[in-house]
Amino acid sequence: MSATPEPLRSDSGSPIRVRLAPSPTGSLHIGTARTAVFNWLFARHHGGRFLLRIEDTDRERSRQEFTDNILDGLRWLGLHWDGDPVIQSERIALHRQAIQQLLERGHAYRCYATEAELTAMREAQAAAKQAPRYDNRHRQLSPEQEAAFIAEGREAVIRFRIDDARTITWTDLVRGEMRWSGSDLGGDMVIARRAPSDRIGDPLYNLVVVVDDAAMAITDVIRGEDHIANTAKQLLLYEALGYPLPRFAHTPLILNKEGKKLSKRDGVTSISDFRRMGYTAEALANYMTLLGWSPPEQMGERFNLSQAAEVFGFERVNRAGARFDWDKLNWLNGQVLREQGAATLREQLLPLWQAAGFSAGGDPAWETDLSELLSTSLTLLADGVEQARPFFVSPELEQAASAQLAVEGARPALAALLERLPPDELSADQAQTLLSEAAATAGVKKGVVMKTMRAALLGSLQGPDLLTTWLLLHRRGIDRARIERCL
RNA sequence: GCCCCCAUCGUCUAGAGGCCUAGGACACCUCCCUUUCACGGAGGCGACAGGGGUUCGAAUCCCCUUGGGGGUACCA
Repeated sequence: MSATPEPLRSDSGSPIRVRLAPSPTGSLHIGTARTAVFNWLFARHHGGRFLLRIEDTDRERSRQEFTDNILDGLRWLGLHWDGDPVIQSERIALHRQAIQQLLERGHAYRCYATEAELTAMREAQAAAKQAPRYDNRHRQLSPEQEAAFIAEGREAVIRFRIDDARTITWTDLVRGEMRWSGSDLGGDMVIARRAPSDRIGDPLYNLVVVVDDAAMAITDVIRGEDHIANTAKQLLLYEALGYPLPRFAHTPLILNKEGKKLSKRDGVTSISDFRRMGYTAEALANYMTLLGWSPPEQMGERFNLSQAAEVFGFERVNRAGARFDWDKLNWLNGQVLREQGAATLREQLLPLWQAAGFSAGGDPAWETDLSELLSTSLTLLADGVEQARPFFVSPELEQAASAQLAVEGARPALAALLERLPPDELSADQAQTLLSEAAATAGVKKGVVMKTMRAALLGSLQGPDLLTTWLLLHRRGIDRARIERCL
């Protein structure tokens, strides 16, 4: 099973083009990553292209480090994109051109209402138990009125006309027939920030998305259901701008424990956090795919992205939001860690061991065997550090371990075993024999010797298989010292 | 407030009118394997929100109620 799916083929003939459009105002969020997964799977399934666009038009909040984090995260997850990412801020001239066109064709106009006026308007609406909306007050300003506002020193935003009588409909790939009334869109919408009226201010989200999606020839817009109202607005923009319409798919949201949209407030939500905690990309991608999409039953729930891509389709995407469940992610991660084999596990563990100051003196075979031994008890990669510790560093004796050493016959058994412990190679058979002989010599049951050995070697009564543990420690010649210090 | 969406075990889900005394996965419990833990194996507990229709027959279709979620920016 390949851990990292291959990149999309960019020379494919498929007309499908999808995109992920993250805004670099934070680290790659799991919700964004899940949207990326669905986009990637859809593109891959159809042999289409998966494009990336960095939506950095909010200059106040956008930061390069977040862009880097997002790109890194996507690469780590194996969600490779086609071509270079489109940087939205570099395309402002095109956005302004579109706004200019809208202005010229009468689809948009300048609104001089001040922040204070708008606030007063909304308060009045709230008091009258009405839905907050812009009342289109400057829709039909005469040249004289405009001149007066300008003379007053007022600046203007640019608004796009939304006809209250319109009904907007589309066929959503996930939800089917969708219908939205123009009157529920909140009045004429702002598409450019406030600026002197001889200029066009910073273009805003809904406008910019439409211009760029059209320019990138996106055929399928796949995004979270929190964008549904935006889709209605954007459809109107497509129409006014004369662009061909893409299809839309609104995926369910990832919910927190309380059933609300998962947000940064919910603790660990960014991909880099999961990575740091020791989750594998494969398990995380597997889990994100399962959140809202279900594989055909015979496929099972453990799969990689390439396998999912073969059968992916929106018919199997759920409409209801899905709660994030750590238990299931943990289970998947353990599965992945075990499946991939000891050699791979060792490669992943080695840097963590080095960071913890653990060294086996450069014995790859020993390290691999240790990885194999620990693999069944790992949930997170990071668990492999603490669990490996007693194999590198002499452990403190836990209370239960000390108690075990105090058991009648325990120390004599240990002493007897130590006496016969070979200085060089030790086989599993020999070790078994040693255990039995020590038990006989000390007049205790073999189980007592095993428990005592475990206490002496690991400082604990719990841990991985005793024989394998012992053999591993013996290979590094540190079993003798551990036994001696207990006598 | 208004608009939109959603509704099957604790959680993620299968189910597209009879195959459902509702299947799977995680979690939980029991047992087996194992002189520990874990892994693994075998069982178990556990759900169609409520009410009306439609139909010979409804988890599946329609309506209402209830509940939950999303949206309602000169953010994206």
